[in-house]
Amino acid sequence: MLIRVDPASETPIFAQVAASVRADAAAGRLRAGDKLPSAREVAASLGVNLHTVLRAYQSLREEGLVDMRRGRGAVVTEAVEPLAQLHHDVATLVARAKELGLSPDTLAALVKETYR
Amino acid sequence: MLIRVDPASETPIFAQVAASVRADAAAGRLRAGDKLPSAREVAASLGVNLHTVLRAYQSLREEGLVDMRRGRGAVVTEAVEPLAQLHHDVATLVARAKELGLSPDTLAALVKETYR
DNA sequence: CAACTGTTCTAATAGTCATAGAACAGTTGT
DNA sequence: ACAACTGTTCTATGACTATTAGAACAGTTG
Repeated sequence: MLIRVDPASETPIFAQVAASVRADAAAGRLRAGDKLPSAREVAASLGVNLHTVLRAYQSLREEGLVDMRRGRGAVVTEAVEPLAQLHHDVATLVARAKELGLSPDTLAALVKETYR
Repeated sequence: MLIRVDPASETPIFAQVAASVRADAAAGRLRAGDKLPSAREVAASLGVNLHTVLRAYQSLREEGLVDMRRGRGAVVTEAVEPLAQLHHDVATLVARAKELGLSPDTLAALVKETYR
């Protein structure tokens, strides 16, 4: 389980951590029942604060993507399946957007706005 | 030309203004050559600060979506065409995400992460 | 019981968002 | 030439967010 973060990015670190997990789930690299590494582990390996990682984990919990309990850790739920179902569509869209020279932020913002 | 903003949203106002223009361009309601309303007009009608609208316009310029010059205003460029081309794909993806119960933010974050 | 897990609390610093007001400098139409 | 428009730049301020730090608490596991 590898969580990546780009310190140079404008996106907050906690959002990047959550996004990294989400993307792994969508790609099938994380499945229901899998355990996330402990927040302290992730914090140490990324060189960021424990609270920053916990905030990421908590936003994943609010989305229902993980179950969390003290002592146990964070476990992926079945709510990741919808993500996996969308993976192909998302990948296709991103590929086309890349060809057209759109930035990640532009495309993400467009998707978000279209949701209304 | 109608720009919408949700004051209750977590998304910064300037980002919402930019997103609104982007969505109009993607939907074909804005085409190359069209003029955006002046920043002062938009600020007044939304009840927000001039600087907030200008920040939105400047982010659109950084994306190449508009040309801006003092005295003239902001004019939509041909760079909106890629947006229009993606419109159908984006709408399809969003429709499926809705069926699966995904939130706008989750989907947008997933798209952004998949871009890497 | 020891070692792990997330949870909660206070605190400080740095940065962003939005506001406000003023002045500046091009462009347009009269 | 002039007035009225446009975006540009500057300083300043208050509210909020992100990140860090350290400590203590409370379940879970072997």
